[in-house]
Amino acid sequence: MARPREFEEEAVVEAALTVFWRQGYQATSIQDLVEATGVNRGSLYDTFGDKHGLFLEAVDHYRRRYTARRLAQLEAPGPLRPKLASFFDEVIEFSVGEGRLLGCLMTNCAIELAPHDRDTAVAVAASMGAMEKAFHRLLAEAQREGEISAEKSPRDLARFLTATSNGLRVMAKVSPQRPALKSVVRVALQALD
Amino acid sequence: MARPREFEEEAVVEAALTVFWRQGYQATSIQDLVEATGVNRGSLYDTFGDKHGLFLEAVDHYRRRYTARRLAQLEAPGPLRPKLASFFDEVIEFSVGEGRLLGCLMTNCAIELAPHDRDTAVAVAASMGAMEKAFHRLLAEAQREGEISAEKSPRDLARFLTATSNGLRVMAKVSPQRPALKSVVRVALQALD
DNA sequence: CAGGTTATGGAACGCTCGTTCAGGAATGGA
DNA sequence: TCCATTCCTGAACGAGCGTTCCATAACCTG
Repeated sequence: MARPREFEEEAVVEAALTVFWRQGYQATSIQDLVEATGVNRGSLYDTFGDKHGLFLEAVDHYRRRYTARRLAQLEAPGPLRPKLASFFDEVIEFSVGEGRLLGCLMTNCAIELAPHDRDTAVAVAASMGAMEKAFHRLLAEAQREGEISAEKSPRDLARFLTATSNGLRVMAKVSPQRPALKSVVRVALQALD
Repeated sequence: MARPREFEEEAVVEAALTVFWRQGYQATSIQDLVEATGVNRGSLYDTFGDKHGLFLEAVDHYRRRYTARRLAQLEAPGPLRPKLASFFDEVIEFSVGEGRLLGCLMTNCAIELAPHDRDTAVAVAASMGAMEKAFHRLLAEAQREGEISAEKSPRDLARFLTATSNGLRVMAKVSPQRPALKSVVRVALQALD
């Protein structure tokens, strides 16, 4: 039919994601995106509509690429506590590792954009809902197996763990020290007992 | 000597604070600040240097006006658990009340600015450090009084409560529902037992 | 190979940004 | 009253923003 694309849409979204992730939405200019993706302004606009559209694509990409993968680990079979421990270990490693200090894109969005952008708010709420749901399934199952007391509320615990995850992300941005973050997890997991 | 100011610096900082608080740093323009404060651009620059300077003043104002006051309540005499409960109740009320959805300026800054602005990072770290310190004092005292087990680490608990506070703030931005937030606090406070 | 179609590249748009500056207005001290 | 000083006002700056547009290049189909 005609001239084909010289770039893969997925790869461009990935590149844009890293920029948004590092800098936030407002602080990222189209020029930044052009340079990071290697794709011309015009092509970006043809493909994604505008900056906001590209951002939403990046958010969705993040969900598929990072959030979903991590939640899938929770769904794997195995005892509750080790699974939660390694989940939070990864959150910590992800927050302080590689000198990136990026935090979680969803947490970042929740603060910067969600209050003023409905699309983002929906995406963030969905993401956090998914995390809470994954925790809930895990906890309910563990409760059936007798791993946690029958008096506990899986719902409340799931919400608590979700909040803890976000709290870790914020704390990691300010003082990214593994021992301190790990101690937070240690205390938090005592809530299961 | 000469013509006196027509505005109170404190009141201007307060007005600027509410704008930064609601919109974030990047999304706030000088024009927004001019309109919110009622002070001319030139006067703002004469008084505060630049946007960043005014922002730092606002952050400091926030610390004196909000953070310090709340932490002072923690320092008041009385049993541990009720004091923590009412502290977190206030955090929740402050997060969801008045339809504001502002969250905590420090939490917001930690996400949006601290990673890229050293001045802000220092201010935020100090603020969170102060909160952790207040918790720590409270917990150590309570431990001496036998209100919590001698096996607990006041340091770890203090960090945990600080993280919980931040987690609440993030969660409140996405799903500002009192019952859910209160359940998080309920679970979190079980970590003291 | 020619024709139709689509992507590319880069200039340019209007706008708003943070910031500056000159000149008039208002004040307190002499 | 007059001067020195400070503040206020509003226009203007260059830079960068997100976005648009069009000529050109590249490709597939027939």
